Amino acid sequence: MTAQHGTAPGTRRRSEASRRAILIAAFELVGEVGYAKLSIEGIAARAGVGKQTIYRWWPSKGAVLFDAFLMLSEGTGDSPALPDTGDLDADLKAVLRATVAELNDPRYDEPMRALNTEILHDPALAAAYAERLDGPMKELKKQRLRSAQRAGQLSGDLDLNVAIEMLWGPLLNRWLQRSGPLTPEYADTVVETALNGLRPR
Amino acid sequence: MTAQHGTAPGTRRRSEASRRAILIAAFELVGEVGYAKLSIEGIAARAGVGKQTIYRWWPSKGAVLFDAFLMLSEGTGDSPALPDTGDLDADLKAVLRATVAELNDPRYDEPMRALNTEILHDPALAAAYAERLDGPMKELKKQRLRSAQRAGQLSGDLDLNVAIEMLWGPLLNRWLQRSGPLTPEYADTVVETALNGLRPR
Amino acid sequence: MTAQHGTAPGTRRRSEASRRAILIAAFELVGEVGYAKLSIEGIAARAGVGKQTIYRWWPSKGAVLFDAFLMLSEGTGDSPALPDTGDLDADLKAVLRATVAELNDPRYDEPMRALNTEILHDPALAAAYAERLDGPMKELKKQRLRSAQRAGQLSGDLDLNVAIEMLWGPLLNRWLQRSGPLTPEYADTVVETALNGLRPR
Amino acid sequence: MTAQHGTAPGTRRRSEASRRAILIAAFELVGEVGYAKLSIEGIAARAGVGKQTIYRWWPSKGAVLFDAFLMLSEGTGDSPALPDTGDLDADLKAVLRATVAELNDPRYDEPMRALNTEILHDPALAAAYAERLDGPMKELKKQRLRSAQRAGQLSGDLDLNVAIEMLWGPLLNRWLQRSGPLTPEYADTVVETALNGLRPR
DNA sequence: CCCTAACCGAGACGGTACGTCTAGTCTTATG
DNA sequence: CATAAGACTAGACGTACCGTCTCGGTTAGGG
Repeated sequence: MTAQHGTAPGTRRRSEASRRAILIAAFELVGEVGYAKLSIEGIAARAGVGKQTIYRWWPSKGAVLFDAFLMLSEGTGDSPALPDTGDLDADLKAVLRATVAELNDPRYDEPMRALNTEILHDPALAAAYAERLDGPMKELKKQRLRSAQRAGQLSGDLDLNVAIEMLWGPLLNRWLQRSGPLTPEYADTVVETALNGLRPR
Repeated sequence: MTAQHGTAPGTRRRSEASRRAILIAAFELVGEVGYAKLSIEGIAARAGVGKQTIYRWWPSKGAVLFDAFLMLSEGTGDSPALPDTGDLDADLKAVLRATVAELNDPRYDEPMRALNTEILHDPALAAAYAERLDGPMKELKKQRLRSAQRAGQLSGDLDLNVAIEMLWGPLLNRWLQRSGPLTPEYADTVVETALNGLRPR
Repeated sequence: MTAQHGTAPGTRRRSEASRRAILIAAFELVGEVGYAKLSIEGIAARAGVGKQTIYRWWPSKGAVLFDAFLMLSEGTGDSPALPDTGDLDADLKAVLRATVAELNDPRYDEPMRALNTEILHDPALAAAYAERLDGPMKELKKQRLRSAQRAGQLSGDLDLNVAIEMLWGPLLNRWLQRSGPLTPEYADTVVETALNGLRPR
Repeated sequence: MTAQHGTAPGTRRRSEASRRAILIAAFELVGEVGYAKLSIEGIAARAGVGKQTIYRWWPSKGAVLFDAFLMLSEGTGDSPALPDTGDLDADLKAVLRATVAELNDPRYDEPMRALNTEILHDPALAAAYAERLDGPMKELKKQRLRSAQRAGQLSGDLDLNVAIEMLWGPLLNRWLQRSGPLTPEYADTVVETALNGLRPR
């Protein structure tokens, strides 16, 4: 996977400057011109790089985009943990509201749609995404849910992966398919509904 | 909307034979060569049609694909209603298992991914999808849930749109991002977790 | 041959404007940037034409160049006959001096070298050259020599092709290989030497 | 000139093995893949040499080719003199027939065409060719013609350069432009015509 | 029942981008 | 310090499609 997406550290004499210029150019361009008009030629030109340098190190446009996201996520001082005030309901609402805000942020909307487009058609990229980009964040979510589980706020036999998908799935789907307004209130509703279930209590 | 996606019935002297050939060619080709290699030229060639005939009636490749799906869904004897045995849990599991089966069907996988790719980047198409393709199915789902609500099996103040997203969102997300195995058992787990909620009961 | 080099008159719906623009651009460019830097892309750009329009109608860069020359030679009101004053020696000197002048003309030097480069490596193009470009001129030369033969100024059993090569071969060789100065005086010397032979008289 | 074409003897620490490998590779490759597909990269790869080693010592592809020919011609035990039986006619026919045979030899045809291509566009290379490759052979020809001149078989006031061009020019031209069959009989005809002249005797 | 306008297939057109190839330069490590 | 190796910027190659634009040839009403 690593080598497949061009981040191999063992490769000799690879230009780090070119690598960074390419990833930055790719991220900027996809935000400016959109996914449909993103081209390898455009990335190379913006980065001041020969096309071959891209083709040499990445197997596809999607792989470049993926590495661009990876670079950004590593650049970010990833919040070491999700908030844990003891109030599960409030904490989850805060986190899902943050997710909603990010999905609505035009700076991230187009690039993330582009990445999802590639993931949609490239299983290898999907696996890389699950492992390298989504994985760390998912681990943080699990931590918070485990903590709630220990506090007796969640079922003991709950599959945390399912719980996460129950909370974030509706949001992501609304975002991807634009099937409804993606508001903070919606985030709250999802949290409440997921925690309490559809049945009457 | 109608005119925008080439299904205008009032248009004069349009060749129905060409229209059908184009939609069939589009659907078949996307399954054979994949979304990335699907081209208007290819569709025209396969359909035995001039390129202009496509450009005249559809604004984009996605619109053709959309109409191809529409034709198929209309061809299908639309199930008039979802099963309603009175056992909400069992009925939902049956329906979600059917959804899982369809998503895993290789005949529908690639075309549906292609359509989702277009929806991802084209709000107009997303709206058309919500209204014409997803809408009717969503109405059936709502019917079944309303029936359960009347029977006191679901909260009275439940937003049915949210309920539907809580049930189908996790499935669609797993399918789109390939973030986990999409099995009948998973469908069951989602139904149970959604109905009962994440909290201990 | 005709069809092979894009001059086919029967081809339907070919753009004559594009054809002319390409040939003119090719001829001008080869004179400006030289043969080594002449590129299909450059010709297309200069002609305001898509690359495919060149690739559609010509099999090679050399074929374009050839047609460019053909267009020019047809544009020229080709002198209907070589001078025939009765004085063979003087007439030949005049014609060979004209050849020398043309070979020394910088406007024709580079394009003609380019064409010869292509001919050097492409037998089909060489045949086209012999037939379409060199052929008509050669026929005029033969006419003049036949007239001299009738007047008893040339051997009756002389092979006119050989005679022509004896007269023009030395000039062309000096020009191609730059093996010596190409002056009017040299033209005179060649005529005299060829007519009288190397042996003492 | 010397330095310009990479034969500098004074250069320090130059690898003779690499030099030879490059020249041999260049000669072999031009015969195998043709002039159009001959590349510096190809030569370097075949010779097992870095590209820089070629760029360091030769200014152009043509210069490499030239040196390759030079190496071969020096390898040949240079015929010390042309045949001189006293029969000028027979001797010249023998020599021109040998030239014809060489020009028709497929082992030399492609490489010589390649060299001529470069000469066509590079005056410096043309001068080097005239001096180093063609020069020695031309001197031998002049020797034979001088001998004939002394024997009264050639005009006393004949310019020997012109005589040589009169004899070899037609051959070279037919070869370069493929303007006619290049046979031993043609060589004979050229000799006879050149010696006797075009006029009736 | 013919006329004529819209639609049809075909495909050439000016373009953009593809992914590959080579030019010529520069860097690294090896002997 | 020249070398083999090969990454680098640059840009042409020849191909595939894009979306637009004629071309003639049907084809279906409205006169």
